[in-house]
Amino acid sequence: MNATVVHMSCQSFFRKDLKVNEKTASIRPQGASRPTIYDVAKQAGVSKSLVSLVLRGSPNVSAERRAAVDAAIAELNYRPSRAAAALAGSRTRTIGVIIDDYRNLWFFDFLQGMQEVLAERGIRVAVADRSFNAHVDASPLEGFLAMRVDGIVVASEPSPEMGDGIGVPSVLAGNRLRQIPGADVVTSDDKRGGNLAADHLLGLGHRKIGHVTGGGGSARERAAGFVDALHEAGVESVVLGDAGTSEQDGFHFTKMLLQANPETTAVFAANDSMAMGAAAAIRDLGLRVPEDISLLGYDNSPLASSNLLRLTTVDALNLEVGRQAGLALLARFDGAEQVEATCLVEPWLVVRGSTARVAS
Amino acid sequence: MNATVVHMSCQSFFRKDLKVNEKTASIRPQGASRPTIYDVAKQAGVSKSLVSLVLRGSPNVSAERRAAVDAAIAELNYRPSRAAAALAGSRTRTIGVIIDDYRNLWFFDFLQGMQEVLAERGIRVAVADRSFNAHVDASPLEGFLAMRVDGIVVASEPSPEMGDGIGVPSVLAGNRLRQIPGADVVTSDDKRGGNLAADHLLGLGHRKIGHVTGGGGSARERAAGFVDALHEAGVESVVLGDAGTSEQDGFHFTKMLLQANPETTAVFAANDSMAMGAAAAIRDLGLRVPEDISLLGYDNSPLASSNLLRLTTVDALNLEVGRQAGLALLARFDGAEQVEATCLVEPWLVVRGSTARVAS
DNA sequence: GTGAAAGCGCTAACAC
DNA sequence: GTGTTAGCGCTTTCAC
Repeated sequence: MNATVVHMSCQSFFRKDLKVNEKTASIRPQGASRPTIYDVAKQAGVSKSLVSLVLRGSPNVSAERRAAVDAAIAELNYRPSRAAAALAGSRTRTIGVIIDDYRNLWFFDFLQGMQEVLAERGIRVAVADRSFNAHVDASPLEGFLAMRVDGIVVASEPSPEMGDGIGVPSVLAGNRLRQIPGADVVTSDDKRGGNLAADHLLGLGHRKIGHVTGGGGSARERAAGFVDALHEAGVESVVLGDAGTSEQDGFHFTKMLLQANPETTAVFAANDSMAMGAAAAIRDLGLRVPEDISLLGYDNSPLASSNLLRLTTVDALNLEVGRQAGLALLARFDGAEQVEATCLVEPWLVVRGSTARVAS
Repeated sequence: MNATVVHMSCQSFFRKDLKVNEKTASIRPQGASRPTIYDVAKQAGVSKSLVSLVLRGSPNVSAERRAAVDAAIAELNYRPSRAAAALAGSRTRTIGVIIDDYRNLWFFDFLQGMQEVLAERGIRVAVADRSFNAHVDASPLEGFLAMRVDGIVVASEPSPEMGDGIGVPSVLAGNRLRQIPGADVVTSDDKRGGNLAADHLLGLGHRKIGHVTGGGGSARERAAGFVDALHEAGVESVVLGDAGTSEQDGFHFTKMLLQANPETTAVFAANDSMAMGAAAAIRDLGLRVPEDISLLGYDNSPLASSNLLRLTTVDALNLEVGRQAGLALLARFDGAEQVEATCLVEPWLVVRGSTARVAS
């Protein structure tokens, strides 16, 4: 056990001019190359195709032969080669999901939902964010297409290269500014979510209401739903924000909003991060949540359930959105007509401690 | 444009018993199959191997022929098949990274650093978390091995199946409770980070200090470094916590700690999430940060830089950890001796507004 | 049910 | 520099 501890600039340790040990200079060190389906067949005393059938879970295999094959697989520590399967077969049984940023945690529930649906079909999911493997792939879409994925889910704003459609079954997830020709759309009903937020605040008696938001497709819908519902109730609202939807943006615009409109009693933020920034702005102005200002977020992220915020928020039900995206893809695989369907998932209001009846 | 809008239970819309349009019932709709390297060669008027050389960026190709090939590639919209390349070649030029949870954002900088280093070698990175594709892969490790990755980075607690080592070059990232035979270790120096935290608080005059922590390898090191440094200065500390390191845990244990030790003037949390919980506990007890209690986190996550917390925190420099992990892997690829080297990256203290000189 | 044979689209080792 | 030739390890007809 040649353990060597190097402090900091291990740079020197891992340098390229290290002396090279020719004996171990192999990417696959363990000598003998991996067992193939042939080895398994020989070991089990059956033919190669029988092994293939067992691997794919075919019902047309007798129990004893299947057992023999399974035993051989275990004994040889055999692992089927994905590359060979992909090359020989017509499908990769893999679908690619393109997200905009790993740091946007909404995709987590979404993925969960997708896998739930894809699981029964034995379909694998691969994820790439906008900048991922940028040095080698040109774009995540390119990467997935080179991988020959069976389908693609775009869970980010479509890029220009998608303007003519993608060559494989695809669904666009989320409210976006642009569409993708030929792709189904699955999204949470952000407009409805905006309604829910407005109704909640109206029900608590608020009449001086502000909204901080950003430039994305969802933010736009949420704002529209919010403003419309307030308007319908005869309440005007102040809406502030530009492109960003970060905590910093929430902080900045809430501060502006409250300074310009001191009579405000409630603030709705386009997402929980912005709400966190809003909470900071409210505190910095010497006000309290919810006694002075009711605060409402969107996403039901871990932030919202934190003890520090206990944020009332709209849950977009991304788990369900993911499920529907998976189902849409499966429908395409099964040959559903290529209509560009839109599926809207109904959001849900989660009431916590950050909203309260307006002080009269 | 057959746009159809379906509200909620789109279930019915994407059902399996949909009428199937045989004509479009193909996973690869656009008729003609993808162009191959042969088509490109014919179009460019060169041989297949020349095309392969161009793709791999070989220098032994004349400029004009290269241009012809590039033109043909563009014209045919050719995309090399990854599967074929993997099957024919000796390497996949891909390394797999196993993380424990997408929600632990520390891996983001880490990945960034890895890609930076791997970029020049044209190596791709694939990520899987613990539960990813669980329905089809048995484990992320199995999945990566089936993919024939050239190397593996384990950025999570090693699983039992890794007990005998992994068959490919591998590095273990982060402070872990177990090791992996044959794998290099690259990690931030968490013990040193604990020292930094202690020194900072001591320098501000704190003598009644608490620490809330969890059960992982890093947490343990951080706690050890923290307690040791305090002890050396003749200061005893109260350490609380069990397995978890969530915001809830931070909240719970800070509350316990402060109730049992009301004279406490500073709290160090094992990570920023716990610090957020700690902030909530402190507030709920009617105390203020930093006037009554100085609060210190770890990770320098987006949480720490939020306006709500403005948290003094230790930055583990995960970007650098990622770089070193990449370098370690590259060294193995280049045949460096198979010693189990350990690389420690020095952390950094980021001072913000949550710590202050102790009130005398 | 089972086995034989023909590729899938590349890479790499040669010969030219 | 360039073309030819073997496979890589599977899936998938197709006979048996």
